[in-house]
Amino acid sequence: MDTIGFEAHDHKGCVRDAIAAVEAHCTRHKLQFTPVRRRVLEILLSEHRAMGAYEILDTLRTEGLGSQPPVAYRALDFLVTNGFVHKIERLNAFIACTHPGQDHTPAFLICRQCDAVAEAHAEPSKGMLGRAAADTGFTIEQAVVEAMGLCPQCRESVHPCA
Amino acid sequence: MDTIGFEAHDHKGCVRDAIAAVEAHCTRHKLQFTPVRRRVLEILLSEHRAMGAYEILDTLRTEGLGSQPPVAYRALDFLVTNGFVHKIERLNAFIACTHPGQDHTPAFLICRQCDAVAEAHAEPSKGMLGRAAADTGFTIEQAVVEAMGLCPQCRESVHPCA
DNA sequence: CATCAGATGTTATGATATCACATATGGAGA
DNA sequence: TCTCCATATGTGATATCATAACATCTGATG
Repeated sequence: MDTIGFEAHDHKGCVRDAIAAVEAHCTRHKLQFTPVRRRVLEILLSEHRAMGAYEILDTLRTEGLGSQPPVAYRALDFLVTNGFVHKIERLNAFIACTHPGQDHTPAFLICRQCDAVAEAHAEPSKGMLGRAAADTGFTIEQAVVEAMGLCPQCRESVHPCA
Repeated sequence: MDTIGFEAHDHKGCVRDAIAAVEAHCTRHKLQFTPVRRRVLEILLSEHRAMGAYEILDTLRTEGLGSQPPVAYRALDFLVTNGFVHKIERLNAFIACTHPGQDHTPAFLICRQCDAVAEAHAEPSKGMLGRAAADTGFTIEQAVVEAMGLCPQCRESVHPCA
């Protein structure tokens, strides 16, 4: 299954593996996985949640890795462009990809209560959206799919009657 | 068909009809369709494109209907909440709904070249997203579906070789 | 070792959105 | 009618998100 965001898991391992995967991908594609870029990805992987650019920047600042917004935004731009991090448009925030390197169209399940975000897999070219695009001659290059709602935990706490 | 955004149409008529539909809906549901709210909707309907809040505010300002951001944002909030206007997260912009009053989950086709936006219809509960949500126990309340790409016209102009 | 592309540092500013509080308006009930 | 209250609006200030512009550095390449 793709959706892993609402379950416990081996966190240290997932951070380590993701960094290794990105490192390998960068080497293979001659991309510069610089200290700032690596650190931003590490922060997002460790926190395992959607974070704003300025929140990330705060951490960088305490570590002497850059203190001005462009530093964070440039690193994020690199990571997003290469598919290692996704932007959650709805939250103006960023989250580490759960399977970096693989070509995919992410979809997100966002809890409005606790802000937890789970990454799932969308296939926008199939389904109604793809059909509508085909009908009108629109060429889809990229898609944002974000569902808002309640995660299992918060759903419980909202219904204490059970 | 739902997707009408890339084709010519009777524009005056569509503005008039939409306003009438919203007016009726507000009367039926005891909602206040005030001058500012009406004017913001008219602007969006007339322009028939995604507009930023401050761009709308500029127009209001010249008409003496309010000059501070909260005026525009409050009207937009009302219109979005009641489904008369949709927010395009990807553009931080707003667009009038093409079939107001009806309960629906909109999806958008956004041209990256000319910024034209077409509204289509999504059914997020079906398909992979709905399945992923069901699998994890996530309850979808609302969804953002936005496809970026090239509209038919811009696709032509990018490929002049044909 | 000259050059150049790409990355980073830094100042300033632009763009989007909300808070907080004052004021107005219109309907329900005393 | 008058009071109360919910809802809407006016306004100044500020929070939050993002980029422009330009200087500097560093490492690869010819």
